[in-house]
Amino acid sequence: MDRRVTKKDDDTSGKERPTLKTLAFMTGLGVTTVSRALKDAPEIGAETRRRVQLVAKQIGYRPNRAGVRLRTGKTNVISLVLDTEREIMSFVSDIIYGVTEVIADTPYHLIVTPYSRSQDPLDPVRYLVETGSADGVIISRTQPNDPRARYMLERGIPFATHGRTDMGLVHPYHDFDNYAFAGEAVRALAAKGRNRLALVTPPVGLTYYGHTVNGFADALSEVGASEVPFNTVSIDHTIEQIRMRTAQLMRRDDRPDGIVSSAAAATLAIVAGIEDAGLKLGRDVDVVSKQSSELLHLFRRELLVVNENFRLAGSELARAVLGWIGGAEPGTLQSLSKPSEVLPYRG
Amino acid sequence: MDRRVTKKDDDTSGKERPTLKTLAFMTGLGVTTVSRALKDAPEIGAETRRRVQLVAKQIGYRPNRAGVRLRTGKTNVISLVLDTEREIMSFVSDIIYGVTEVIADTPYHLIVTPYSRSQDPLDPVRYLVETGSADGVIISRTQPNDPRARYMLERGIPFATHGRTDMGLVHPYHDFDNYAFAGEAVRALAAKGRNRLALVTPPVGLTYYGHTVNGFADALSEVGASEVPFNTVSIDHTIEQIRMRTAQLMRRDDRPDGIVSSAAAATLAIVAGIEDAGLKLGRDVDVVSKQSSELLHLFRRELLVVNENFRLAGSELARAVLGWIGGAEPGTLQSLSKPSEVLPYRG
DNA sequence: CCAATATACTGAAACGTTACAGATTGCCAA
DNA sequence: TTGGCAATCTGTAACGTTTCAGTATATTGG
Repeated sequence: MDRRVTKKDDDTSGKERPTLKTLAFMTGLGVTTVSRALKDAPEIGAETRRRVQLVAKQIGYRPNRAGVRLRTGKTNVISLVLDTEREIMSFVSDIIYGVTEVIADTPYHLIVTPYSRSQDPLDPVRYLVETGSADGVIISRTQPNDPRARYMLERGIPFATHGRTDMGLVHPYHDFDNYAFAGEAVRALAAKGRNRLALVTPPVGLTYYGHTVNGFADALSEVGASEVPFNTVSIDHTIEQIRMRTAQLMRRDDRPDGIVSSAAAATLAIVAGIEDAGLKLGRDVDVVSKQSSELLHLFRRELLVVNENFRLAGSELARAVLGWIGGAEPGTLQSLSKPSEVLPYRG
Repeated sequence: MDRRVTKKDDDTSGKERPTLKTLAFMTGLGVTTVSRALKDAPEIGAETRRRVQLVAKQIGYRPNRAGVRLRTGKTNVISLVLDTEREIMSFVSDIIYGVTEVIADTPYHLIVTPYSRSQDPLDPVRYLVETGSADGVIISRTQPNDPRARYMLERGIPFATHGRTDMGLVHPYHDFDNYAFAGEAVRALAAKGRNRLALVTPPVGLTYYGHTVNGFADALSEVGASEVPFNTVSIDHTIEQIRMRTAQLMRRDDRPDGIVSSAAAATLAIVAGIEDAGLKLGRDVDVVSKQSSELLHLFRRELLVVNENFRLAGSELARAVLGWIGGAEPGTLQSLSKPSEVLPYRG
């Protein structure tokens, strides 16, 4: 299956996609000159440069990605690596849109590289690096000691992590300040007179688990409240598990009067559990929850919410990777997003 | 920036990624032979074939995508084209996972091609086709007379649509039977004694708008219920708009006693609007809603739900596109997914 | 006026792959 | 023995791009 039409050499025809050769023929120059003129090389005369660029624009020339990639190794691809089973839904959607927003006016494409619970999270990253499938990688579910980040640093491939690491290594990241979130949540609950608080944590093992737990603990002692341990669930658990265990917890004598939840879906289950136990949100217990879309207040007005913007995260991560690819210092490509205030329902 | 190391010709070295040349050197054969041996060409001796494949596996040879693409035009890419502003969140997430599930053990990569409200939806498709960026395309938000489908049919590029068209043209699709959904919803409401029903429709202009409206209308006359027109909103409207207009509707004397909603997020707003008007779900009015994740029953137990599986849609769409690429008849690559029963809350 | 040098451009080679058109060998029928 | 042919294998060219190592022409300095 050879795609060639008939032509042997120069294409004066009209239908085929224009290449450098087409441009060379049209301008009467060599392909080398055309190639350089298009990238503003200094050794090309100013007028020639303009002329070539004009013609290129007129006929809608676009460099052939395969040609560039084969010759230079540059893929013009950013890969987003996702856990297909545990990633938060709105996270996937929003982060993709955030990334595409940033790369929209660049030659970059976004490819989604999935992996599942059963695989080593390093697998997809190794694949990308070994096959040279991407110029930059974005990973999530970052761990304090993250083998993927370490691996990519060793191999020298630009990447950015959603969430920080804690390995003494410098790399671009974007993170939400979960320490601050947990602290604000605790203070908001304390302000409502709640002083026996439970925390539904992020997945154990991820960096922001630690941040959240620490923010929670520090604020507890700051406001003089006590913790009701609730370590049997995290937001990675199923709705049913969270619901059931919350109900169990709320039936105990020493039940909490305030709960902090790290994810919106978990919050739905928590509230269901609370109500299963015959208690009423806002009266017997208050709940502060992170959310990434403004839906929780439709669910129960009594909820207190803090917003996390995943689309922003996507944009920041894309900017970071592109920055690194462009030669910026990894250390300058780190950002931390502050939580909003704790918001009650308003009209 | 030339990536070459030092070598001029044969690479007996170890570090570089193996190519056909590496394999040729190791096996003592020519690159042509190696190339054909790897794709089980009949004119290669059986033993040679096995030998080459063994060595290839041992050293972890993987064809260079840029080489293949440049030579053959085959990209091994499927592109998913998404509206970055109006697509349902869980749709994006689930459909991506559904697609990646199917292409996981193929050489295909998934790229996400976004477009926004301000652009012509044809733009991204045109880009993909003109630049030959993908072997297959998946589009959503399908219209009865869809210029994108027409364009791709003309250009002969394999694609599949989420939702059907109605142009008398044959192409692969996957669709949810929204006619049946609306009908089931109406019948379920009628069974609860509701007979003044309103419909919150899909976006006007999309094919499944028509299906839904027809299913609704046909079932209405079947059960002898009447319609309360509610054409001022669709599920594309904002939460606030839907909520406000639902509240307005529910304050009228001729308010409906049953509502059918085509999307979960809209349902949250509808319920909020109902309650804004001082009415109670399950007593004054019943609501049947489609949902794609099992969350609505946590929201209000009184809701009646019908499940739509977007992950399945993603898988089916991927299978359809791959099938077409593989030479199957487009007409055989169409599937319609039946709605679940209308489900009340249970325990 | 000549040589040196800067300016503007160019052909060939290479990236890894596949298709085409041979090339080599062994075997069989005539 | 020879011609033919099947079975295997191979070199070359081409896909579109960029880089290297030039070449040709004009400009400058002495």
